[in-house]
Amino acid sequence: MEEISFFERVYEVVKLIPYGRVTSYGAIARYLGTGGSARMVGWAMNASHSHLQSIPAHRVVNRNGLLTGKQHFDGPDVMRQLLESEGVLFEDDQLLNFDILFWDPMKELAL
DNA sequence: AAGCTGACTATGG
DNA sequence: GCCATAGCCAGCT
Repeated sequence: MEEISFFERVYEVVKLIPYGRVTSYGAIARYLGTGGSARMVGWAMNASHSHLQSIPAHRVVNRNGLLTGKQHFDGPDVMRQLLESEGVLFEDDQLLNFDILFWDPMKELAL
């Protein structure tokens, strides 16, 4: 009985991302078992507006640590600002220390 | 109901 | 190392 949609599963994972850490769309997709459908994760973020709670979508970046989804926030720099406020450093839109900050749900949650 | 869309990723040239 | 192509699949029109 799946009363929750795919989107809501994405939200659950995104909400579990620790402060100051990031993950990728593909990582979430794999954790949810949808394999290569990383697009759906991003698509879920796009629909996160319909979710009642606030989703820390700024902690989800693409596999390069690039802020590809920034245009979907209130402003083109909101996503970077949010992450910087969490102590994350950038070089333009490229996230620094991405390999260190990366939080893999499959690795962190699947115990 | 059938087709388009997309905040991705991997691969090949 | 950059550009083009293809696979992916759930939601929206």
